[in-house]
Amino acid sequence: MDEVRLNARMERGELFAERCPSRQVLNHVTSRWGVLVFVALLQGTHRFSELRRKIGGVSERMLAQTLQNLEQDGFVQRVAYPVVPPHVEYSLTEMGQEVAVQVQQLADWIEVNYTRVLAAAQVNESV
Amino acid sequence: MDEVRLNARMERGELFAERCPSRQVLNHVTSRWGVLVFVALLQGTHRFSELRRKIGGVSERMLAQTLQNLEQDGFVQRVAYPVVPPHVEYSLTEMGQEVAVQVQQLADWIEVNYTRVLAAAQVNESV
DNA sequence: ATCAACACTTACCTTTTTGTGCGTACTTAC
DNA sequence: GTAAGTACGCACAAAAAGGTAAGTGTTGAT
Repeated sequence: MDEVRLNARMERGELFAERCPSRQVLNHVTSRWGVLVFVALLQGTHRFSELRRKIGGVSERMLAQTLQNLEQDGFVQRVAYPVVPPHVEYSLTEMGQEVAVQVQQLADWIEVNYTRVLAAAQVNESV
Repeated sequence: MDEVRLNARMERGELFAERCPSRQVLNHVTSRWGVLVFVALLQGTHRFSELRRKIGGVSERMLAQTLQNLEQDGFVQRVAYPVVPPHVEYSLTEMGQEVAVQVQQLADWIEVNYTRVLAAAQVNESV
């Protein structure tokens, strides 16, 4: 009994496969605000409003949603102190840090090299 | 005169800033299909329809659009042979490979660890 | 007494993204 | 002769993402 169990051992995802659940994870991580949340939290614990101020252009609604997704996936830990006014702290879990390191490296490359990209885009303008 | 000029030398982007153009680059790279195109092309040159078959679930329209974005940004090189039926080859530029390496590492982490994420998500189900 | 701050949530609306289906121009295979 | 493959572009429609504004409940500051 129970055919679908215990076989999670060495299974590697296949992002090219349409139905592979790893796609969902990728989408959450590389979502518009997800990337920036990872980079921000890699620098340490933040409160909600700190994140909101740090990440330019994010709305409360989107930040809340993004954080909930990442919490669900086990990348972000949320700690709420029952005080008034509310005080909530967000930080990366162990797993979150592992991903964040990868995300950070991508972000780094872009921050350092984006002028090269802009230059290329300008050349290709006519295209 | 000319305060905004010639200072593109050592300028690093700031992804947290709403108006920084690096945001656009990030969005193209981390777009839904962009990530998968990078990973696919890192394995070598592909024709359009090869990419389409490889990347499960992508429509012709979206693949074309994604490739155009990445070509514009100078990440992808497009070579069309004037034969009939059409024959077009896509590959990564030098710059494209640099990014692709970063993207690949993120994709790798996800493929290897996505079951951990799924497990965490299941635990948080009640949340 | 009024207001801002906190961490959200909800409803409503706009924008963006994505999919679907059709057309193209020619060739090869059936 | 009919269909499929090639690499798209275009028009239309649906779906998803995102933004805006308002409300919550309490407290400390003005």
